[in-house]
Amino acid sequence: MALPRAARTQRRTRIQEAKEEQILEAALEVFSLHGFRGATVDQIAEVAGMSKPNLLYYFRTKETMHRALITRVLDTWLDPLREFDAEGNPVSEIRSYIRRKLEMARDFPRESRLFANEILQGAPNIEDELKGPLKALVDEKAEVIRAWAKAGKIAKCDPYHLIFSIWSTTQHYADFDVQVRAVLGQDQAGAGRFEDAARFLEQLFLNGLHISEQPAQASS
Amino acid sequence: MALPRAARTQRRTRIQEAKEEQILEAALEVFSLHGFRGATVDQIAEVAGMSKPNLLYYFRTKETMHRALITRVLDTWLDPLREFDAEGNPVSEIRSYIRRKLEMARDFPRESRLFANEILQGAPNIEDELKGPLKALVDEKAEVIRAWAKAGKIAKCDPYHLIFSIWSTTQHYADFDVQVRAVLGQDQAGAGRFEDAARFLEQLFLNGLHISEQPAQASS
DNA sequence: GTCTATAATATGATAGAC
DNA sequence: GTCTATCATATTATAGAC
Repeated sequence: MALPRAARTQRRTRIQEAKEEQILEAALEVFSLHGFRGATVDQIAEVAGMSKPNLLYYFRTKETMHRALITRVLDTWLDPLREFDAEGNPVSEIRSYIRRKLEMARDFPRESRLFANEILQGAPNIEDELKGPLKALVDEKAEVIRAWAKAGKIAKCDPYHLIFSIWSTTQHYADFDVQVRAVLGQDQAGAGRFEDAARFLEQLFLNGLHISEQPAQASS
Repeated sequence: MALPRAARTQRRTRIQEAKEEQILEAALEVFSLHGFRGATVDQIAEVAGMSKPNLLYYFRTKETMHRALITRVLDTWLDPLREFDAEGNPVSEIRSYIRRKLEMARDFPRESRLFANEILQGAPNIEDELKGPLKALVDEKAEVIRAWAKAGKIAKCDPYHLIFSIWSTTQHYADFDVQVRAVLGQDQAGAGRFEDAARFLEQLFLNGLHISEQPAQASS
């Protein structure tokens, strides 16, 4: 009943897809915590609840698994930026971008850490994707921000560094979660920290860009 | 001529210290790029320019090396925050804190990545230090910020999240350097990117906290 | 498709000569 | 102190039975 491997890439049964999902779920858990080299197939198999040879039947190598995960995560990871709308209102666009990124950090911390591990270790597997699709998307959105600034809708600022700062501040709550919890202590480290972070970041970025929901006082 | 190991921790010759430095320098290079589990003693020995047994004569285990590095880095890593002065002017204190952190990201990216790797992978070796000395220092400085806000010198904001956002935005340029370079492209990714980042972050934080060097217009 | 067994290699650490 | 040789184990991956 085994399909030849070539065919499996074309059409897979539901069971096969479910197994592959199960494996990738486990792989995400392990890779996100230990990085590529630190993760072992043994661990992944154990988390996935199957034997190592069985796992390797679905993904021939550790690298195949990692590549599949990285590709998928990189794609969905950029969705919030794709939604960034040139026609929208700068205040609500920037605010909801921050909110979506923070929600992803809260709801998908493993994906964030997988990505962070990869970048941190020199991005050996995704350099092309960073320089290609990622750069293209950021270039496009940077142009939107620049146009807003030119039209006086937000303060003049470097749009690339604005995007970097939104990425870093929001992903911090996933990637450095252990440190955030340690510093905040048990009392403040509950789920409410995401609401606190959202409030703070909204204030920081909206004021930092001279955006105000009430029309600003004329001062010049 | 070999001193017993017990004595070496008490007093070391210059040659021994130099060797240990040489090893830690190599270890920093390798650990910062691959994390603890991903790094190999072989690699470290090669970078240090000595044989593996020779290296292991100075540091009996891989973990000893890692611990020595982490302890040292964590200590110097907090120096900029220690300099944060309650008696100083909020504008110049926050501005120079950002600048110092950004300079560290530029001049000591490996130290930043070593730390990031450790936190990202759950901080198995330094949880105590995070919950102890680090938390204590942050608590102290958060109180300073809170006092400034109470006195109306800066906008009211959550001081912990302010500190987190300064950490994350500045360290981003070390930890995610590969991504930053990929997005900026060859033209903008030169050394000048740190100046651009400094300008942007200064604007973001000083405006974001309603701090202005010129006295603000009365508007209420 | 899944298993047990195992090959092939990588890796942390040590033994013992010099 | 430094070396060569090597042990013990961990790890990726495969072979072959079922």
